[in-house]
Amino acid sequence: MNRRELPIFAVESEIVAALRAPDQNRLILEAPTGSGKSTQTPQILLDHGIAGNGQIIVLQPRRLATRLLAKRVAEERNVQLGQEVGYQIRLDRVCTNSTRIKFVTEGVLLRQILDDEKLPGVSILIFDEFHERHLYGDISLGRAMQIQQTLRPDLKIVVMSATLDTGALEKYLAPARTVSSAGRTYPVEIEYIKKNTDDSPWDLATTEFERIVASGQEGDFLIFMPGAYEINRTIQAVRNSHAARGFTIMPLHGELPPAEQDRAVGPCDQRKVIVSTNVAETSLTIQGIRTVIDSGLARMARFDPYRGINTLLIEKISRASSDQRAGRAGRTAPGRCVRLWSQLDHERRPAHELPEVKRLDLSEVVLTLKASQITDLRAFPWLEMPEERALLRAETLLSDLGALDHQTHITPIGRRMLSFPVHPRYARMLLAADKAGCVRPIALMAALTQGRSLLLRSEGKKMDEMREILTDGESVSDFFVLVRAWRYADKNNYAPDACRRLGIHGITAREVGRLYAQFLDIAKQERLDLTEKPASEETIARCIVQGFSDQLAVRHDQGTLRCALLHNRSGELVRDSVVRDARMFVAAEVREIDGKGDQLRVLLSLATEVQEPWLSELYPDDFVERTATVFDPTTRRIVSTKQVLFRDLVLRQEIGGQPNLDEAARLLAREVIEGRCPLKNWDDAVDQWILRVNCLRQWMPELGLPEITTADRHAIIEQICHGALGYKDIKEKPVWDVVKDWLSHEQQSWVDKYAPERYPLPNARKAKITYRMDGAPFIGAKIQDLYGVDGSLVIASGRTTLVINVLAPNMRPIQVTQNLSAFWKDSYPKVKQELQRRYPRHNWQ
DNA sequence: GAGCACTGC
Repeated sequence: MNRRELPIFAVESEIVAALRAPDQNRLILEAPTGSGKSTQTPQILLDHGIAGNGQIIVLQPRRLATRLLAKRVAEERNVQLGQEVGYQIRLDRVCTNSTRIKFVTEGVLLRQILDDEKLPGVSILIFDEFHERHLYGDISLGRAMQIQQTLRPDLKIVVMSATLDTGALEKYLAPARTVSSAGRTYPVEIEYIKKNTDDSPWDLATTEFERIVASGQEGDFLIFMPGAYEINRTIQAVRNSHAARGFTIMPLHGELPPAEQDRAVGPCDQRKVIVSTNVAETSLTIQGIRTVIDSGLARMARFDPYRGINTLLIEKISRASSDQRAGRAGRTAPGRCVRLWSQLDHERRPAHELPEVKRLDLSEVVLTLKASQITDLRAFPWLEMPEERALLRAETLLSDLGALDHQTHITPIGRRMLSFPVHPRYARMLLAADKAGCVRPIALMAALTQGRSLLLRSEGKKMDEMREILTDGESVSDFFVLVRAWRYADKNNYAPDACRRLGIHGITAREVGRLYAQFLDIAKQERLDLTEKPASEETIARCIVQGFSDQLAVRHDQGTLRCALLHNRSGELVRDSVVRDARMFVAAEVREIDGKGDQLRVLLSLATEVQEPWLSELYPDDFVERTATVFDPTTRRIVSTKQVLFRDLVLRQEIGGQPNLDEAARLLAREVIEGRCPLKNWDDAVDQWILRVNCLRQWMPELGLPEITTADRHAIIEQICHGALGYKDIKEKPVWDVVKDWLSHEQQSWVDKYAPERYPLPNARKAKITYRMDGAPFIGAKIQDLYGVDGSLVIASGRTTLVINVLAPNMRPIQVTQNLSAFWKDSYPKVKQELQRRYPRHNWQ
């Protein structure tokens, strides 16, 4: 096909006109997949002389796309890659000074801006796939805007986006022109399931797969699932289906060995069912897909700035993301997409995913901005302002690492840290390693934590054997397991077979090697001490501590993997950690995931054992000693302890001395309130009593009853607990006296009179009244008990009418009413006719 | 279910 037939050329003159004049320097280009925007826009600008003599930089979110686009454009222009058209990604630079169109990844541009913010030689910056809203893309655009407004008014900025929602962007970039182009894809017919169900996504997907196969649909299937576990369940379920005959069913996710990924993406003799994670949403294109079945779920990374914990939880995807997934069915021919959620659910989902700037740990970009004299982060032109809490969290961490002064200005250490393209924690470890004489091993460890996990984890038994080999001998850190694995891979030249045998991801190992070399290069430039000398595991472990002292964990109960973390957090150590016998360690990874059922689990991994003396040497001012009264959960008793704390984490404690009784009551009350130590005598009647008081207070304000708030309730429980030193002392303790004492005797008599526990009925039965916070109190009464009652039942001097649940002899509700007259007149005759037949032995009047 | 989506310097 002639490239000039691509849809983007329909707007060629508009693009050129938008940027032609010297004072027109911002363009938003809205063009969907298949429009040719990524390959053609830079060429259009170059060929019309918009770039003058300067360079056009095209920003891409992914390395693979960066390389392939550059190659494509070079071919189209008949030039050698690296001359007129080139690219640069991490560790791979194919361009020269004469390169006019340069494709780069987001991190490369951010580094380039950091090196020289005047961006010499660059005339146009094109931000491609900007709707993905990656962190570095957002920051680079903000910096580019600042630079254009100050140093480089001639710099032209083009933002390309595939989605129609450009409103916020237009405002941000104003004054800017917006140009829209059509795409070239086939229509995809979208179906929803009727109603959300509790069925598992794999069962739902299998049912829909069977239905669509039965309808005679042609072509291959792509099923989206949130992760490897769900993918495996889906594959099992589909394989067991009769409809799977003639299909090859394959998983696709990032952790799969490359050969298996290629197999899923490549051609196949049979029809295919590919069950995939989000890799297939943006990063990979698969030919021949005609049907998409979408679970509507994805594992989403977020950083919780309140706890300083990374979470990876299964969430519903946005509408934009589900459209992107559906689009995968329309690349080669018209397709269809089944969404495993209801249309109602769909309408309630957010339009877009939250951008990364609102979701991720900001410490690295904050340090980058501080290095560019942006001391006031709140004044930076954010497209979307991050949460204040996330900024504060980043500033605090950077201060703790010594990179910021008073949380504001970058320090010389901070500047040196920034020369290493890693998270500031690892950069700080490298500087610590310089002093300790172990830069090489720490650089390797930093390299090992970037990107994909080095060790494959999905092969069960084989994994255990592999671990045995890798964890051979004493070790104080899980980092050393990774180091051993990498050294093995390196020694074997990353040979795939050798790597696979030990469960090592060969490609990742090779990548780690390149990163390691890069870090050593930088270390050399920064004049770090690189002399090869033997460093003990302890020396290295001390450096690791300096990157993660805020993630110190202590195990008070050696029998479990549960740990207390600094800053009132808790978690569990992963079970294959080599430090599983250690009492104290730092975790380089703290991650919250979905556990069984609805439970969340905080997993601590990549742990390094810590000795208390190291902490006293490194952080002498962070130790506190105090005596405290605490609740011991194993004996359920209150004890007095002498504690030693590191910051706010109790490292050890000794029992002894007299507990403080007020403190004891407070602690016991907390156990009661949180349900761990229930009071036998605190039953429903007590809760009803409190509700009766609170309700009556509203109905008859003239009585001047006090409100019993949640805080009062806690105070009552605390009072019950007073004087006790253990659960044994309070378990059977009477509670009524204390509860009732909250009111005077007179007030108590009002409550009994106006908000009684029971309501007397004509046949001498007393119906129990149930009070509630939101709505009128109600009783339940059988028809027979209501004979002789007409109209309404009232309490509180007639201010409140009871709701009556009229019950059949089998206690099933027949009617809910506040007025029996209507019931007797309208409904009763019919009800009676029916019930009398079923319950002839009852009295019917 | 034993423990985890995807990128990027």
